[in-house]
Amino acid sequence: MLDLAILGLLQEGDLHGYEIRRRLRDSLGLMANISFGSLYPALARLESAGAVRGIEAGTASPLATGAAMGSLSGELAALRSKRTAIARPKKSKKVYRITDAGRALFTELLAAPATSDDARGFSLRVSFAKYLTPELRVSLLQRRRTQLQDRLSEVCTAAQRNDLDIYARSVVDHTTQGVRQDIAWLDALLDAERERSRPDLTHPNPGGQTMAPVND
Amino acid sequence: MLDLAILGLLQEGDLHGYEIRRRLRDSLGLMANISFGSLYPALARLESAGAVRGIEAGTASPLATGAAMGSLSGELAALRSKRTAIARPKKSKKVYRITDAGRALFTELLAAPATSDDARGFSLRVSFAKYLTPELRVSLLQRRRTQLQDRLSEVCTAAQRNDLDIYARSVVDHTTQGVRQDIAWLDALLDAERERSRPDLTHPNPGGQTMAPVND
DNA sequence: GTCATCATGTAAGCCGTTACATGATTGC
DNA sequence: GCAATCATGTAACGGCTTACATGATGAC
Repeated sequence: MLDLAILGLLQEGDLHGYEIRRRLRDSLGLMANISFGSLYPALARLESAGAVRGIEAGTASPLATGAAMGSLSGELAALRSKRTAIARPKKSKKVYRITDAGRALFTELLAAPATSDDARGFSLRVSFAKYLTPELRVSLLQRRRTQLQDRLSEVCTAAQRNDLDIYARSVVDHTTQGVRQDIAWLDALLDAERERSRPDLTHPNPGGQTMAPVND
Repeated sequence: MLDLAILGLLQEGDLHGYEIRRRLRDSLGLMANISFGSLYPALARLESAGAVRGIEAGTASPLATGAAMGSLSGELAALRSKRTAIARPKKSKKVYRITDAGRALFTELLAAPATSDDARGFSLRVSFAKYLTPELRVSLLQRRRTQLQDRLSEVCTAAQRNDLDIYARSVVDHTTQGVRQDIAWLDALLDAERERSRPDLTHPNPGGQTMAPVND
């Protein structure tokens, strides 16, 4: 799941570890403050699996040979301009770039069936849903909907008990409400997908994103 | 956290492992389907720590010597009536009862500060909040409220970005909404606590939260 | 020069999972 | 007798955490 998040962020530009952590927190909003003890091993794993390549900032690197440098992200370019031609410091930023294999892995992870009651994993997948085909998006949403429906049955069973004290009652009711709202959210997303899949009506939508398929 | 749940259920009567799992699922509503691979080791751990004592159903046991048998739960009694005087079968139900040490541990775990963003742990604690003093209850709720307020700041930061695609946007918005509702829930619980702590006014409040002082 | 912050990493451990192995009870 | 369910356990592993160790950079 962390791998998925990392690869997703790397799809939009090269980043170093510390920055990935920051984005996980306040760009994605999910996974508040992942720990370095998870992050760096994950990056190392992904690198040795060939899904990403790390380049030591400020050195001639396997990634940035000759003219290829031009394609580096603005952030890295800025970094380069600040410390021109310092040769290989012992320890420095290590900027990661996703590879073709990484993109393939990303797609695979993104469409993979979520195991169990994984709310965070699901939200993460939706966050990156623009990279899915409409069909896979719908099936992702529907799979989750089924899970939540099951969960709702469970909590409703619990909610029907009449021997709960006020606190347990309050928890059960609040949980039920939360699950219901999650389902409503999914239904809204599914509706939007359906809307988007039949863009052939004459001016059905004067207000905005008329038939915008997946605008950024 | 599992320990807390087990001890909490055991406070209301003796249970065997399988049954504990069932109750976790559809009595508490939280922790849907905890696995046996967690549950039994946890029970063993608690037993060797002296927090619970397990009695082999259908045998003369350290718990049920002589007249003490009468205090066993209805379930166990029913079991006994079905299989009178079968001596020590190899493998049978093992019913657990909480000890004084266990009750102490329970209270300790229940009031302990929750580490990080632990929604499930918090809900579990609220479920057992009737075992807390009013003061500890309030401090539990307020600690959580502070956490959620911080979380809200984070997701609001993310929500202010305008470069999110419709899916990421939807996730962030839904997350924000969820956190807000959790906070509202806590406020309702805190109001109820305050209400309960001054039961000496003559009908002061026909409508509801009249002068609720802790609103945002 | 030193302090805060940025940045990378390792080690130990916790808390849970799946998969597997086994035995007891009940209904047909 | 056999299958389904109830019931207890073990082994291996996964993913994330905290605590620790280290180094680079920039501000003052």
